[in-house]
Amino acid sequence: MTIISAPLGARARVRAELTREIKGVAREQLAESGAAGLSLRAVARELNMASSAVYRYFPSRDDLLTALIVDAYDAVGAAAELDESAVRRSDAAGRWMATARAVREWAVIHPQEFALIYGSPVPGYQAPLDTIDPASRIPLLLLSVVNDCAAAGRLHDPTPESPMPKILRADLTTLGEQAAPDLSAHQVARVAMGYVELIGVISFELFGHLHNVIHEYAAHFDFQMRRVVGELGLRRP
Amino acid sequence: MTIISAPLGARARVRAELTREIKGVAREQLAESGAAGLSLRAVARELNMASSAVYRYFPSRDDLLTALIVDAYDAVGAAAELDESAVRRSDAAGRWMATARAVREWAVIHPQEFALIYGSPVPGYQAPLDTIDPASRIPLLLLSVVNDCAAAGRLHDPTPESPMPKILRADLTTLGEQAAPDLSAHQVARVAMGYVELIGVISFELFGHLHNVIHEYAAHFDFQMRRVVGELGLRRP
DNA sequence: TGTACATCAGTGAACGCGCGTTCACTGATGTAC
DNA sequence: TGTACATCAGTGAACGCGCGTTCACTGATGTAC
Repeated sequence: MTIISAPLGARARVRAELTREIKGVAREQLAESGAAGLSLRAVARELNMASSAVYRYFPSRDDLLTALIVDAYDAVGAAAELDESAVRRSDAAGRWMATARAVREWAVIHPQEFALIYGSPVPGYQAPLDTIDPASRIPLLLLSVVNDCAAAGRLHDPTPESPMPKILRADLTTLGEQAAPDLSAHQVARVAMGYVELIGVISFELFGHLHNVIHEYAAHFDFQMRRVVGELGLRRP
Repeated sequence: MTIISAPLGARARVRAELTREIKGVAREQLAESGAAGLSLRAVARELNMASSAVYRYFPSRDDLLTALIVDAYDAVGAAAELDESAVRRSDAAGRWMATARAVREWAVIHPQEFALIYGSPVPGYQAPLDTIDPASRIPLLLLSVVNDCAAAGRLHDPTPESPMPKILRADLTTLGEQAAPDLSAHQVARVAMGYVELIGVISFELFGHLHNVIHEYAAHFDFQMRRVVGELGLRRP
């Protein structure tokens, strides 16, 4: 995210700092009232500046929102990458679990930011192309974990698969081409499902669908993710 | 939803009709601008009535929102129950698939209503108890499909399971007690995961996370759900 | 069957609020010679 | 090193808008005798 290239002048440094501060305050407001309630005026008020001054930093409310979305994707991606990198490379199951747990922990601490990126889209807001790369960090990480396992010849194929329609095979092959060249289309599909399960269980927890049903969220999450690991064939089932 | 008990007088009939109309217009607004953009004044304008008149029907904006949420849960629940009931009782896999497809089809037609119930919660809005029963229709239906299969002795246990913590077993046992007495805690957990996958895949599709990755949404959904059916043990894998 | 009264639906004005965005402006900071 | 000029950050007022909710009111519809 923060790219320090040329040594910045005093003006540029102050500008970068205030940009950060604006995003910080905006994140706090997000945590209180959600994406729809994010207001440039409220942010300006909090920073004791004229509301028009914010326009020197973000040309519109939507641009501020985009910056928050990109930051959120990058934050959860970086957190996951960090925890995953600490696990022994050959321990594929451990790497998947570390990634999954890191995502959940980040989400529990930053529920509104999680909702911003994985919840219902803000109506009328169109995500620009800048969000694609940051949004890909988690899925790419998951793919690489499973791909490493397959490349080492340690990936078990747990259950026979139902036949896959050609059109779908094409999409999944394209998806795996760069990031996971050692996986079959079926295996890529399984990773996609694992990703859906990861985000899905967290969404259910945060959005209240497990309320009064599951009481030990972390235990439930771990249990379900362990099953995903088994179904992926990352360890002998 | 619509409970016709005593024969209604003319006044009561008109009242019920206008209540329906208000909700209908509100649903249209929802489809355009999302839950956060739902406005009592805009609804009143559309119906050519004073904004204050709406208060004769819904005491506040939040109450209108609650009514929409309850209606949405009931609509998707009824659609799923209808399609599921058309499948031969002994065909557990078919019943699950019919339920899943009905939910997806409803969601594709009513994306904003889907987002209302399964997306990020409206900030500051607290769901009242009236939403619990309608929200349970889909999960109860899924449980009953798998339970029928188990009761008939046709449920396969596909893969050995990882051990389940006691606290989690307690939650899942309680969950299954009423609706699925023939299922083990592990099997209930698998149904829960299947439910998460069902809603998760639809959310990914509707919220844009599969954009430019999967092109044939229906084929992808069917493929993934067929795999869920296999993992549930509803048919020989 | 007719009348008196209570109930209810709907009106229109008002309160008090917040929002995004624009614009002409004032000063302060940087830059080129 | 000093000066003239350009760049930029920040101001404050304004535009035009929409919102939820309340309140005293007018009529019309139902109800009890």
